[in-house]
Amino acid sequence: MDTKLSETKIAIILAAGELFAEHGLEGTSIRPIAQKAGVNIAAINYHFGSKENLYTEVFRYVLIQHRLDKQVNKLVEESKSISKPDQIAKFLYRFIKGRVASLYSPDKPFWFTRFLLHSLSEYTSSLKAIVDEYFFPEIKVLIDIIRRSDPNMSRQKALIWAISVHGQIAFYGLCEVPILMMLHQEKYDQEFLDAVAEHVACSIITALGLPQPKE
Amino acid sequence: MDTKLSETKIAIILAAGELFAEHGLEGTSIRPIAQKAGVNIAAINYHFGSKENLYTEVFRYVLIQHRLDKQVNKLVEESKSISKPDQIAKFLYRFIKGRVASLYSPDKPFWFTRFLLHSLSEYTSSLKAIVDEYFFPEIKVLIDIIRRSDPNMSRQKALIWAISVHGQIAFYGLCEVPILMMLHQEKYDQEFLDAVAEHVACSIITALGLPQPKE
DNA sequence: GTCTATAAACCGATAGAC
DNA sequence: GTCTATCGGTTTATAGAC
Repeated sequence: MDTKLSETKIAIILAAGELFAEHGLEGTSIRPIAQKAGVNIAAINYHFGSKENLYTEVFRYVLIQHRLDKQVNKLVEESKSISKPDQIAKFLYRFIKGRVASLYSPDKPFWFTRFLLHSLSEYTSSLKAIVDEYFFPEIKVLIDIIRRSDPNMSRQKALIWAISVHGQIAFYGLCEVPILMMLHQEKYDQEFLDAVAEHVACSIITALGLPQPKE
Repeated sequence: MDTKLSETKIAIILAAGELFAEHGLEGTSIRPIAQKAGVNIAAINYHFGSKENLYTEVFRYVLIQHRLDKQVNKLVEESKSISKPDQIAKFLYRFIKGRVASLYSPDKPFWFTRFLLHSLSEYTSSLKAIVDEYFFPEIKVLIDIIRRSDPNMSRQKALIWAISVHGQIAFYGLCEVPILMMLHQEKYDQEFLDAVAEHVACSIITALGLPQPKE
């Protein structure tokens, strides 16, 4: 992706992202994208070459926007120097709180999370890049910190722990409509999201046999 | 759905299910369905009226096939008479083991689970029926049993527990490809699935403060 | 860089023969 | 109940004017 995007490209990416998030790659036509972005369909093929390329560019855009307001690298850096159980527990607590806040915070385009999560479950030519650039690093951080709580734990066991954490969090995005139907709500409110993050963090810390952080 | 399906209808449902599971409702055309089923596209509209109707019929077919080899109602019946912590723990253990086995057992069409899980995350006219007939009952069993472990627990808190269990299990279907890429495997083997079920069951039992079942 | 016009293929659905 | 043929509309992509 270009380091600097033109206004037209951004308009197309924003329009496409919203529609891809709702209908997937195969379910979205470039005609509605062009209309939403206020450009001609020829402009999309001029700027991106094909629908699949546009999909990949939307992914990279979302990833960059996500990374900016988060502190993944900071957390990874932090995690290198910790080893004591209470430090690990505190790290996990903050990591999970941050993940939920980042994915479900209302102050970013509502389609970001849906696009990101669904890009992991749709067969596209971008899937390998999406796994390498998003899923894998996301899981890796957790595997590393969890294995530090028990150095004898196998890699596969730690992977299952990590998937459990991400699975719980991602499920609220992947099955948002059914869950909201059960909650009788229009959207997740902050109180609910806090309860979810607290639950996921505390239950894994307990299950790992770590001490609950005081905060 | 008719109580008795003709051979042609079943052939169409099986072909459609496989393609819907992979490409979703919007991403699947009726032409490949007809080809795979060995019938003409006119036959699909004759038997099902429309693509959306066919999608709903596929859902009901999968649900019935799933229900036959499971014992959900039996488990619900059982759960009514239990209240002691060790009984609840044992019930949860068996429920989760059964859920993982049912969703990921290799002796049923491989697309069943993918179809079922993705039908929960795609916006279709069948979504309300899918939530009512599949998602809601599935969650309800867990809410009831979990609240029995702590009668003071709020409904919302119990819902979060239930979603965590289903989220962990469903994630292996929803993000099957990325997870298999991390495992460097072609498909989940039985040993891995056993480890997953054991993990989900034991970690929730621990987190709920229940005694681990002996078996 | 953006447009109009259009190519070439595909879509869901149906009419009508058998 | 299954077929062929086809309707009317849509799809992605491109050629060429400006």
